[in-house]
Amino acid sequence: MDEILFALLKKGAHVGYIRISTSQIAEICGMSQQNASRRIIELEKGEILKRVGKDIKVTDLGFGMVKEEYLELKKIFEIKKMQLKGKIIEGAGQGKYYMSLEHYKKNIEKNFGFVPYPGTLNVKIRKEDIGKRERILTKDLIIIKGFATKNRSFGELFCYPARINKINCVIVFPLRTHHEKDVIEIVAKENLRKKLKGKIIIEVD
Amino acid sequence: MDEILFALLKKGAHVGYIRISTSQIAEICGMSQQNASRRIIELEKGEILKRVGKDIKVTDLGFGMVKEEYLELKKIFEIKKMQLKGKIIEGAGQGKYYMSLEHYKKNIEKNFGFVPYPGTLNVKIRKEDIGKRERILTKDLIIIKGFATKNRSFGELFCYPARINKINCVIVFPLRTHHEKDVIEIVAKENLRKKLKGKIIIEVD
DNA sequence: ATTACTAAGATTCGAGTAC
DNA sequence: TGTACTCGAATCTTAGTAA
Repeated sequence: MDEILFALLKKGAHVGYIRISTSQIAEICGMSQQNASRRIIELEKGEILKRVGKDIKVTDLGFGMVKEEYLELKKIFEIKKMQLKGKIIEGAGQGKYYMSLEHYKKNIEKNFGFVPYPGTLNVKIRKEDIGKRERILTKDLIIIKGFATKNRSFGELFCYPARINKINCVIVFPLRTHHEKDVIEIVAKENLRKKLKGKIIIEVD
Repeated sequence: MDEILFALLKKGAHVGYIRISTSQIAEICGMSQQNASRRIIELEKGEILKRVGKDIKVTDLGFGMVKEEYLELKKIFEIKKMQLKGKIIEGAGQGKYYMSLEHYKKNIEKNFGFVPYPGTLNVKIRKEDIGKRERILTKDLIIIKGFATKNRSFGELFCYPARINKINCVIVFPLRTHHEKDVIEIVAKENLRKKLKGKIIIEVD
């Protein structure tokens, strides 16, 4: 997709005019100001964008075009229910820290209806299911926003409702921290580590 | 997004190898066979695609790249019900002026079933919800067209039905005037400023 | 500060064609 | 049938600069 259009949509230029200079757009898209200017003129000619003074917006036509592409992508990514198998491993303890923070506890409760047990269960996914882990990210999700204290900031949490050995749970992907590609972090109401043993089956709709 | 990659994903080349010729790809993408061939070689070099004999698939890297773009688009198109927290601040008085104009009063009533109190409530959104403010703009909305007198013209109003501390209200985004990025303007039947105190919770579906 | 023109350089493309 | 090379043309991008 056109990178300028994409950048403008991220800024919310599909609903109202936003004020942004060609240099700023160039910066975001990693191109020269001159090129950004030229391409915006092109997009304007094609009625993808509209400018009024220093303000710019994406037209309905432009929005519709991106939406079409989005719907195609959605078809590709919205795969049906899946199962991942694996086993419990020891975590680094960072999940426990996160789940002890009031912000995350509160938001998990608000969105999923339970106060999370202060700890996360780390499940190492078997080799053949590693690809599926990536695809979880394309499912319906709830994003818990990050927050900041004066000392540090905490990132977004991507949350996916799921079941682990038939128990309702939430798969959490902390956005900032980098995880092993074969490990999934689970949050639930109860202490899963005590309750679960041996083979683990995670189901995502 | 790369159109060849897109075409291959549509064919399911992320699930397993598919058999497709460069001419077929060229046909789908509206380009020459030679160009399709060259670009596939490039994608292969970048480990976006992998070929074995006449079969081709999209690698995890390639799939991941598209997935990232998809997730960005998903944020733009499909953010569900949300809550924004903040507190009441003093407005510039311009909202009051707008809401005293017959045109806007009439159209608010027509679309939302109440005559607005002649004034708007300005809510300063807490830091971590500022991103959500942008995303309100992607929700279903009613646009009240602008109008002009011989002296001046009045811009469009983007209106989003919402609730403020459980009271039905309308979030209004005046298009022309530029607002602080952390302030939301609210219109309701009653004088909200008198009724509400302390912490404010705005809900948008 | 901006935006956007021109000219030149860089990249991408399609036609012809070999294998 | 296929794929993929060369090469000239078309397109896109950047630098310099005017307004």
